[in-house]
Amino acid sequence: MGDGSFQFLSGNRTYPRRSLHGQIVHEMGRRIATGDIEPGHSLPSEEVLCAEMSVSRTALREAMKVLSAKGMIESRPRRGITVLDRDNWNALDPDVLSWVHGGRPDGEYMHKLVEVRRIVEPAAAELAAKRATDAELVAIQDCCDNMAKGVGNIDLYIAADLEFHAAVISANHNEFLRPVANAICAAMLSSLRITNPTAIKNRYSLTLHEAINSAIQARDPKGAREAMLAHQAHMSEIMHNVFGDMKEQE
Amino acid sequence: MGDGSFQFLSGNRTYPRRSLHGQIVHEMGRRIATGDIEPGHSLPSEEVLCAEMSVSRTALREAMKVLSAKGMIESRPRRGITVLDRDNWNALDPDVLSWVHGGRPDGEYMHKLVEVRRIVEPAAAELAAKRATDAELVAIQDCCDNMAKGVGNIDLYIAADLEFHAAVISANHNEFLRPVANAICAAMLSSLRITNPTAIKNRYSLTLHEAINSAIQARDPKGAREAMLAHQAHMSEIMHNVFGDMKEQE
DNA sequence: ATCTCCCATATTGTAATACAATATGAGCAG
DNA sequence: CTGCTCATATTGTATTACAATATGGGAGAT
Repeated sequence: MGDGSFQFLSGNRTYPRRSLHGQIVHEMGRRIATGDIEPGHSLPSEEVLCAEMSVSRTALREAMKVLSAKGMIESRPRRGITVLDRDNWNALDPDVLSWVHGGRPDGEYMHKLVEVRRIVEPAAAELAAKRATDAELVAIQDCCDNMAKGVGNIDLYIAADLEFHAAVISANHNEFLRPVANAICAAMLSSLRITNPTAIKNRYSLTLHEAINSAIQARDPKGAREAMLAHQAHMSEIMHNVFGDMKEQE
Repeated sequence: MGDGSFQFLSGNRTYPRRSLHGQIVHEMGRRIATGDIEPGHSLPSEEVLCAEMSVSRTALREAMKVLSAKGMIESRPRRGITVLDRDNWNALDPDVLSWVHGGRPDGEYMHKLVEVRRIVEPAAAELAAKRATDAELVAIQDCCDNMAKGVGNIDLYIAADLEFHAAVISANHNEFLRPVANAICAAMLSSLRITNPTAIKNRYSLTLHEAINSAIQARDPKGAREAMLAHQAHMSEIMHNVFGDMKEQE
């Protein structure tokens, strides 16, 4: 432990790019997610796609099976490959998440993300204070320490930040919550690069994380919840400054 | 609308079984999920698997790609196919969910499910009261009506119940929340067949749903939250009676 | 003219084979 | 004992052939 090995981020596994069909998966996934092909519409036939990309049907089909497994397409004989409605997409899949929100997080996107975090994370902090094992307490502490160490190194700081939040939710021992945490982290990754340069300056962010950590270490559920709420309030403020009005639809 | 067409359940799409590789997907997925092969352990080589199942490598490999896309296995040259740690599994994927919790929901499982619902649904009800479009209000109302109609028909009742909860979360217009709702519904399906025969008798369940609906229709966020909390308290009570002590780790 | 049914056909699904790429672990050199 | 090389087993890709399936048009009946 404490080696910065990113143990909790392991859940954010994305489909490997090393193989040819893996590259096709990411390329086509991105195209579909960006709206290049509208839901309900059909893709070219396998034969045409193979020709366009200069790959064999084997590689192409294996790639399509991956996208199909994520609920983005459906392939039927004679009908061809059709893009499914976004409701069917496995939206918390790390790959889908990265394709849909690849690059440019806008205000609306950030607002929705914050909304989910506000719902889930206070409860998660509370549960973590109740249930974390000794090993998990150590892991959470380590993340906090790494954040402190990483004040000068933005990448290290972000990684530790992500791990901290993932570790807290992971300590809930609830398999239904974990994927949500993974998704939050994956989505945070793109946003932190924008907001953290601001957060890292005043060091207040670090203090807030340490407050959460302290409460959890002391097994103080209410305190953990309160500290998490304070942290989120601070995050919201920063985001408000960075992204401007996020159209709170109250 | 109001035709009981299950529009909100569409997100619970599972991988089609009609093809040969589709059948392999579900067979192997089930085997892995039930712990037939331990995480970290290797599957037999493709050649052996093909022989065992009497299928071509083509079909087998396409099936493996699907499981790989869901984060359950990883396949590397020379190393073979290894089962990944459960942390990597896409736990909110409808297929994974059905394989992991196929059939026998135990007390611990139900407890975790209730826990997530307690965290997410009150907030969801509140947001739905704020943001639901007119069409969504109608849809929620329809679900409620269908439940009332289905008092004598357990299947219709369950379907309407599921749709109601899905519709409420769907009305939040938050893409990060929707998959959670889908998962909750998929998981609820197995549990409702056990608990609903109890719930349907006293009709109190129906009254509680109608209270949530009324608050949302009246665009009363606080009321919606309170009504949802009351509903969940009732559900917890029923489950407690059905499953016995669920080891609340307070 | 309209409808029904059947069939030709285009497209995906499965099979079989061959070879390329890759990581493993044994064997050898130091 | 250590580090390197290389044969080898296993997955990855390509190619070809054929089977299964749904579409849409055309023949035939009403």
